[in-house]
Amino acid sequence: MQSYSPGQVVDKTGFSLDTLRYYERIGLVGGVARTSGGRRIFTDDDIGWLEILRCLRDTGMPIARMLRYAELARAGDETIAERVALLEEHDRAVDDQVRNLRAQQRHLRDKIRWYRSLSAESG
Amino acid sequence: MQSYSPGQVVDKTGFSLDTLRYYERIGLVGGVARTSGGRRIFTDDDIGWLEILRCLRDTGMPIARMLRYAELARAGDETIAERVALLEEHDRAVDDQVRNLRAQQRHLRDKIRWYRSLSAESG
DNA sequence: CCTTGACCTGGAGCGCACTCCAGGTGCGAG
DNA sequence: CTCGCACCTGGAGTGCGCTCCAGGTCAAGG
Repeated sequence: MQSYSPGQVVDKTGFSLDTLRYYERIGLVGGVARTSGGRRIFTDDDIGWLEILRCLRDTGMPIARMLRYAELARAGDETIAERVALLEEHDRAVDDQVRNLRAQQRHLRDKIRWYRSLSAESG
Repeated sequence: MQSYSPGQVVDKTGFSLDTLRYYERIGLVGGVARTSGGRRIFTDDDIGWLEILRCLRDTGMPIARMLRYAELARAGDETIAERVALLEEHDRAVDDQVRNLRAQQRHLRDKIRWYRSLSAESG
């Protein structure tokens, strides 16, 4: 099994070192191994978990909610249904986000067209 | 021409009264009329401007950028091309946002499917 | 052995976009 | 005239998600 230094994890996940430490501090990432000297050693599992966090973060899930998900994940297999429910609810939230974005984008484009019609008149 | 009290504007735009005052303070909204007693009176034009702000805000434009747009709008007709350029750039940013959201949503859905396949195995 | 650069900790600080507060005023209804 | 609610101001406070800092440690290369 591969293992990764903090710097390698920064490169692989795109999280800053400070963010990785922050996530560990608040309990969003747990059980990261250490060398005898105290340095973090990340495994492929850790990377996988961080990639899930990135996905949730980039789709706008608040940290409090990610924390809830992390808690469920730590609790074991009996929480799988609840985890799925949480992710599905979030999936719907993402749909809403996209819909709202598209709706506002239509207004934005109307405005752009309106400006263009102005220039057409006066030009 | 219609005019609106602050409370009516809150209802029509969805901005809080504090946000309206904040926007005026920082110069995002300007030229709002007052009664002799100092109360704000909004016009249809003001409402229109606030609706643009809502559109830009809801599509993630930072306030600094909205401020730039407001500045251009105040400057008069010679800035129309620049305003269009700004809005078009933002339109592309919204496209990017939607694309990223959709890409991450695919990962999210993969994860949900993966959980489902787990339950199918053990159930 | 020494250097140097990546890494460690706890805690303070930051940027954004509001949001709340204290203390005071305007004005329509009764 | 008075009540009460909507509104006013300047300024402080909030919540989120990091980000930075001081001061120290570890470990690979020369």
